[in-house]
Amino acid sequence: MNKPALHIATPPEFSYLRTIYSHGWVLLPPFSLDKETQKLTTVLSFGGEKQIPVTISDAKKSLLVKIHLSSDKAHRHYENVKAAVASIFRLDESMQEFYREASRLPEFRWVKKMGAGRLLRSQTVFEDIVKMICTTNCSWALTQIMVDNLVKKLGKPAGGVHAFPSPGAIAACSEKFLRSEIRCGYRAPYLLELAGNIAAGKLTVEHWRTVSSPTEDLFEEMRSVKGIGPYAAGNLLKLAGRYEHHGLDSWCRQKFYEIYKKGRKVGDAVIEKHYQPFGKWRGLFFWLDVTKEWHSKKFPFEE
DNA sequence: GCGTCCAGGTCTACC
DNA sequence: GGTAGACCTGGACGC
Repeated sequence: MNKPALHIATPPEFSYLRTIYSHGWVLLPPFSLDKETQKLTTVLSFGGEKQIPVTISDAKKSLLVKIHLSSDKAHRHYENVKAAVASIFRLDESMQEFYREASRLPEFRWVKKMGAGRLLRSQTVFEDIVKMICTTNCSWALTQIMVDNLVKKLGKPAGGVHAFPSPGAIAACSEKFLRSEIRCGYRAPYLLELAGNIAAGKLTVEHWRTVSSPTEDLFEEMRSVKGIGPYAAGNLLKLAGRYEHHGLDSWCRQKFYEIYKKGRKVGDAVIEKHYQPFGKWRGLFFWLDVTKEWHSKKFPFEE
């Protein structure tokens, strides 16, 4: 029997592949990518109670979302599923101004042509924060281990897969469990504090994607969460649609040295000065600059 | 197989 | 405000 499905219209210059391959999130559960068909499966979670697996694919000018529920149950969730998928793919975010800017610059004309620039994000800000903390001070392999463990051991099962754990599920763990079973090491108290404060209603983060306060204020608000430093806050800002910070890490720095300095190391201020002319889009131009080679590969995360 | 060293952001204590 | 050291893990490397 065919699964219930819905179509979600995509904006002009939207590229499904360039969005899912915009950075490493697609490799972290609950996302699961079929590299042959390029279909993306994830588990959407609503109110911590309802978990719905969905499979998303490119349908030209729209996304096709198959819902892994029976038809009579699925139709009750259409609006929630639409909103969640639109948020994950940034469908409501206009990139027109960015593309106009990119088209003015010969070295960035490829950006509009390829539909690059939309950065994939998680269903919730909470999930993005946890994943971002799990990328700090470790290899990508360890990030994958930590997030795999979080989802498999703490996420609610749904149709043979698991959702991302709720703040309450993480807050209910002991620090020892997070260290020994999730393998998140010294990050354990940061995750506990974050999840505990959100679960207790002492901290709200979901408004970060929509709040209109100045970027520097939001940056400081992000930095006030333990475990979020300049790198993590800079990249969380990008996932909130603000691109004034670079979110520098060792990989990005190395890429910049190779592209512009023949491999010679320079200070962060030099990198920031280089992108200063790009105004409020500087962090996005920087990211696209250092990941340019990804966009010519079928599957960019393999050497 | 075992031990040692290193890379990777953030926090805290100290100057 | 700037800096040094600690945090913890997986992987690379040497023996």
